Amino acid sequence: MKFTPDDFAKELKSKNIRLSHQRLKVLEYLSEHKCHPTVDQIYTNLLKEIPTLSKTTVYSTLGALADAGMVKAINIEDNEIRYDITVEDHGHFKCESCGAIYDFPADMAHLESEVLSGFKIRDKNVYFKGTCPMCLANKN
Amino acid sequence: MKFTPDDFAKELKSKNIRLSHQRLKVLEYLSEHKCHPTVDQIYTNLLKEIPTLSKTTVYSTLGALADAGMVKAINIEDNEIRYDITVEDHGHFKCESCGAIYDFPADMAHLESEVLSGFKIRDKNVYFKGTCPMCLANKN
DNA sequence: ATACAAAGTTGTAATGATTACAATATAATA
DNA sequence: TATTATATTGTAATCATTACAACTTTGTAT
Repeated sequence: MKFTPDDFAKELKSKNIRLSHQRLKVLEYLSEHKCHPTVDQIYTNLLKEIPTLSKTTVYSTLGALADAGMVKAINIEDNEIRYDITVEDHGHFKCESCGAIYDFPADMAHLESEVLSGFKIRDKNVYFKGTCPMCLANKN
Repeated sequence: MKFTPDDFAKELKSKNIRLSHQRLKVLEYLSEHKCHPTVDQIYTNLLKEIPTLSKTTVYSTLGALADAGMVKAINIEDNEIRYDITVEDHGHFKCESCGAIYDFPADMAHLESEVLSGFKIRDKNVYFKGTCPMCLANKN
């Protein structure tokens, strides 16, 4: 709940992205659902508010927002893209039992090896997988 | 060329994975091509040696080898799985210009946050994207 | 306010990687 | 060598994502 629609509108304008109802709603959804939703989850939920919404729009909107650096695509699974409105560097942990994705602080700067000197780094991702404490407890 | 077919055979046996010509060839291919090939690349190239090879076999073989920890799946792109025979922790950098994937040392232990205490971590991935030195040079 | 051009949205159809499945073949074991 | 479990194969299905053309909306200048 950090942002109001007005904040989003200003940020879109500052990045030269046109304002549209759909884009605002996608941003609003992501800011209210920081559980790293899939494209389909975003689409299905917004459909209740925007009955004419097309999934193509959701894809293109998320692509445009990601290009502008306003959201971040998460490819922790190979069969679906998820999106995160938190663009500051952090790691993602996916519980293979319940499917939940957890954020954790990750010192990305520390990862930069001298092997990458001369490389232009545009995007950094840290993905861990395993079992979360809740699922570990349920097994016993 | 670190491994001979015999080495692979022993490792498969020790992990209770049945020996097959296809599995040995997939392992051999990965050990000779450390460029992180896609499933399709592995399939297409092995087809020359094994004309009856099925892509389903390549998928199931890679899945079994990955489950056994003998190879590692790389999901740096959302539209294709790549495989790496180097299973020791390291980071991957994908050049968005030429598509090449580079390895780099990554201190994964340093990434473990206290936020993840109580989590069972089974798999760690570090994916960077950007432009490699060669492509940066070619732009000028 | 109105009109225009550029860009966004929509719906449908195509793409392409991955998986499901049933028949056949092979590997491990007795 | 026979038996049984498992692997391989080929085809068809699945499903996320993209391509595309028609229509709508936005931003801007008149």
